[in-house]
Amino acid sequence: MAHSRPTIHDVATRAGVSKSLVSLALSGSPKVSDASRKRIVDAAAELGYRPNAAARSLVVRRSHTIGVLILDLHNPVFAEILDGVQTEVRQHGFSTMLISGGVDPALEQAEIDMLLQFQVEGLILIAHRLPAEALRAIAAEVPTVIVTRDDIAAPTMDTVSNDDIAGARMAVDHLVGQGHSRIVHLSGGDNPVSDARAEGYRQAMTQHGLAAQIHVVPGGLTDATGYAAVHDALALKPTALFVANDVAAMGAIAAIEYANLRVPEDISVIGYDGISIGGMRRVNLTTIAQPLADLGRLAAQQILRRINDRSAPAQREQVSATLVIRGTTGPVAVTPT
Amino acid sequence: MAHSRPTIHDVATRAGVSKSLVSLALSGSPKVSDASRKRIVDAAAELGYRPNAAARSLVVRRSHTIGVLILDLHNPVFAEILDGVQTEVRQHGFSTMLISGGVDPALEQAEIDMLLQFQVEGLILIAHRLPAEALRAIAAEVPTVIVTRDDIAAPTMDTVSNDDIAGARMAVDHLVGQGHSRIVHLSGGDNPVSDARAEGYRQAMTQHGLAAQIHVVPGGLTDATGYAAVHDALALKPTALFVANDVAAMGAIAAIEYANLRVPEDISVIGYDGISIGGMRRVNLTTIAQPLADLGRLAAQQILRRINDRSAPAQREQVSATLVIRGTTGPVAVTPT
DNA sequence: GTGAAAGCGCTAACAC
DNA sequence: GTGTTAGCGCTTTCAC
Repeated sequence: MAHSRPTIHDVATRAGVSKSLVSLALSGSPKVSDASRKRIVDAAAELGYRPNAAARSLVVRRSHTIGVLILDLHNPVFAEILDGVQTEVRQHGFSTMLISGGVDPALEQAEIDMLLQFQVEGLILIAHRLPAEALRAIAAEVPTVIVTRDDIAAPTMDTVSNDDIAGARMAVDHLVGQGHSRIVHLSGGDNPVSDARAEGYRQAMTQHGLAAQIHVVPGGLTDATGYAAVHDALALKPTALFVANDVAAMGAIAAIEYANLRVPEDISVIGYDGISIGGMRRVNLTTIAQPLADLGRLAAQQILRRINDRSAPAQREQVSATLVIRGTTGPVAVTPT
Repeated sequence: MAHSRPTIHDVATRAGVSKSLVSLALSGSPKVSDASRKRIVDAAAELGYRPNAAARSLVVRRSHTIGVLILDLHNPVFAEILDGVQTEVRQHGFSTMLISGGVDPALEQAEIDMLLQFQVEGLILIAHRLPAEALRAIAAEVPTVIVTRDDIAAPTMDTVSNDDIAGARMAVDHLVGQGHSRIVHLSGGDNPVSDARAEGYRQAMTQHGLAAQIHVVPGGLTDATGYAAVHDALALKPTALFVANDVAAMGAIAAIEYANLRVPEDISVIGYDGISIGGMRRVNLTTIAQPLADLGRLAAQQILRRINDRSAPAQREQVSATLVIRGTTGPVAVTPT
């Protein structure tokens, strides 16, 4: 096998036709005789010809590819959203190019630059960490949809998210309904989604006349940060914890049990997201479940729409979460710990 | 903002120089006067110029991109391997393009085709499902390294994997050491990795004189399949279960507890992989841990090496797993269930 | 230092 | 139906 791949030119000479005919034949044009078509297809197969997408996209000015940024591949919530994206996008003949910023926000920008250089036709950002100006600059250049966040607006940028304030309120309502009043919130740190969930917590607490009980303990969105934050939370002697997301909630439960307290007998814990692993019996996490695949599907639909009409009005779609009661929450104990 | 992006030509006219000089300046060539360089850089910035990677890769015949196939984004084991890949690859100025076949093996081939059309310089396949011929065809075309599997060999294809037979034997040894003899294996289904783990189980059982106790219950590599397989396993009245991977083990534990049996008091369970979530107290899974990030790092090193020397001899690297004893295994009960 | 010209692999008019 | 031509955006000799 030669060092360089066969080109359309090689196929043409082998089939004894011109380059353009090969191009036509391979793209299934009806204006190619059956005889030629067969010779061309055969020649291509024998040579192991594979079209060069770079060359193609250069001339047609389309890549049929959309770029997807995922904040953290380790959090299953993103894989589940991505499922929805992929399914929808493929049905429309598009492929996805995935990147993940990892821990470093600067990398996030660099990776997006790479996607743009590769001429992706659209960008789906799942829980990014970009500043508003950077985001607007990107959205001005390429159709962009933001998933899970909706704090930044731009004329050509769509969003699909969950109403985090409402979701957080549902969590508190559930806990209060179980008789809890010493409800502490383990926050997800300094980001818009976590801010909204903390805000919902405050609103609901206030509404239930528990304003004096409001305690937000700073934490994060990973299992390790959830685990670590429990120490400060327990100092407040809560009977229930509302944790910013499921993964952190699992970490929190680990720490609670490590402190020889039982969930839910001593402390109830509710998470947020609805990751599938939370449904497994050993975890059995009560949570506010977002329709994850729907989130992805909607994002894909929005990007496809905007690719077809770049000047479409900005769309800000919201999906609603539902309370899923499982085994980590229960009625408050008669004698508090 | 015009509908089409600024090109190098636009930058050139704006800076009052030729295209070639722009190209030189932007690539940091020393043979450009400081005055010109500044004018060019400014013009590029004002225009929001972004190089077109398609055009560039067309002429330099390099994409500086390597493609990565991940079998299943939901299994955290792959995210952890990917971490290692990304870290290493970035240090060498390469980017990654991620794809995931999802449930359908045919999609896997299609996605790889896309990657190749985009002229990736190498392919890292993390737990693929491709037939041997397809794999050899791919490896003949582009530098390829296979992670976690090493059942297929080809002259220009490298592999990095864990010795699954040895790992499985360690699992059985541990269980036997705890006094177990009725050890059932929940297999991961019909794939080479699972086959190797089952084989290790058989070897170790035989070696411990427990050949008569060998029972392999067909399962899969997801939590749901692990859960489902438990029914058949329990019919065999085991005191211990060796499950093909951690995720399935978590599913299995869920099912065991659902059947009102305790882990590890009634049944010990050991998994395989060493995903980080398994270390969380509530899960606390005893397992055979692979050095996941190392696996990724080594794969990246191999692909980089082969990109620089396509005819390098095939390398088949093995990393070794370690037994991590946590809370889901324990001594066999005096009176069997 | 700088510009002109050629060409990477491909598609899309436009002739014939 | 088929071939010729031009050109997508870029890099890279090669003159000057």
